[in-house]
Amino acid sequence: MDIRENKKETLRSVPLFSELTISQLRKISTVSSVKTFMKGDNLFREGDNYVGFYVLLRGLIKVYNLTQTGKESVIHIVKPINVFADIPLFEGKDYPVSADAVDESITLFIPKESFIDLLEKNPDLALKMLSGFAKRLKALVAQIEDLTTKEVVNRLAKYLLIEMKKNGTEKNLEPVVKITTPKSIVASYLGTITETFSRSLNKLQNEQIIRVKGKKIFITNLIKLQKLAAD
Amino acid sequence: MDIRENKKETLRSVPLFSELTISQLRKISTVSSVKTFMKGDNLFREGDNYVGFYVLLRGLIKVYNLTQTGKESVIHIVKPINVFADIPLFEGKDYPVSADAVDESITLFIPKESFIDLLEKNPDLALKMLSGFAKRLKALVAQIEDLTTKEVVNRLAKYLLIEMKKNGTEKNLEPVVKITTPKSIVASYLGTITETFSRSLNKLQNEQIIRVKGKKIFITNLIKLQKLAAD
DNA sequence: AAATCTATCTGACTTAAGTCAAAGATTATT
DNA sequence: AATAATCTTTGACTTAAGTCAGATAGATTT
Repeated sequence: MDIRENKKETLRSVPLFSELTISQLRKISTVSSVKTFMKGDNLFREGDNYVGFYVLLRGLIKVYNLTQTGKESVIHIVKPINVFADIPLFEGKDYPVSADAVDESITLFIPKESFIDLLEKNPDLALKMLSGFAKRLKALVAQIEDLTTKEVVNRLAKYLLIEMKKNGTEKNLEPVVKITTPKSIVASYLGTITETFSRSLNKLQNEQIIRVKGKKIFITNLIKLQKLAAD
Repeated sequence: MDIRENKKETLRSVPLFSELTISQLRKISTVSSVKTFMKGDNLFREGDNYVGFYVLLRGLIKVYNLTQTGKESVIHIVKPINVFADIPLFEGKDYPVSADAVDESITLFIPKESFIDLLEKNPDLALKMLSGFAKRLKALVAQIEDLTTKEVVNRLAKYLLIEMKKNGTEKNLEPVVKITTPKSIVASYLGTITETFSRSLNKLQNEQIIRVKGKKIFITNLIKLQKLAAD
């Protein structure tokens, strides 16, 4: 199925929009546009004037910001079918972060004004967004707790468990996590650098908790990994 | 003025509720109740069944959670006239964190069900909440960036600047920040421990950037402090 | 005021994790 | 396939910040 020819169905599959009426979907469908990006392309930069948000349909996007010294800190790794850059709809007039395509990506761009219009007329949609924001707030609070109380191996353990659950290999004899970005991106997402990330993988491997084969990480001792993740 | 006798006026002064109609305020007013807490009292604990959220009217509340090992990590220091514990309205059925009164505190408690009712009928209120959530999301993202890229002195510098702005001594010859909680709470909020916090204050003092008099911190070199905060 | 409790500070030590530099691996390009 | 470019790992070193223990200082209670 070509995304461009089936926008309404695609929109319906985005959790945020799943409960809209046909006419509401049509409205979004008419104002939104498909934008595709090549690997490495920039979608927007911190400080750019805010014009709207995106739904990632295919590919992979990193959302990050740069420190004074040019160091990059990855905030999310966006996977299909998630929404991103929606926060400035309500707060601020510029993008507060930057976003690049890590792989070739297909997005749906939804302009600010038309979406706000829709939102004002649909309390349901607003409630849906509220619960989406609430989820993210909770996740960020948890991330802050992790950053301040856990060490890199523990955060790595937790990350592996989450990714394992997402890909459904949880019940395999040997669950796998496949890293689909450069390892440096995952490292930054975990709040560390590639060297430390690499050493942490080694450590877990030496303790026979995981088995690393390039970008595939096999979980050989789930129990121990869970213990590490719990602290 | 006694808060108990003037609930509607008080509600009106809460940013979240500032644009509600009289009848909406009356509704909240009838379902909400004033709850007071002594210093050290617990409001709710992580895992408690979620029943509603609070508006802090007077006093000081710390929102925190405990790690496996019993270490406490402060997430917010809530000051009047802020709302807290509103996230689980939309996500989860339990309180995800704990809250204690740091000082004697007066709160308004708003039960979940009646508020959700109100929200469903008032897109305006939902939008207001959305922008509140958006603000907090932005702040949390910034906090994560700080935690991963900055050192404690830099985070401390930033904290001092923010507090200075809040209390309006910005334009004084020597701006002041008064710490109103035990220093351990500020330390935890900055993602560190008391010892490191103390040493960081010392460091800034030795560099003649601040002057510490017990719980009062005088800013003697604003320019340098700003430079530190910026990285 | 003395006694007790709590908060804060200081010193000595340890350690997780960062920096810098260089060597191996992958992946992409000619 | 060979070259170039990028990504990943490893080693040696440094350092920010944590731990533990003890000393001061402030509050609070008797």
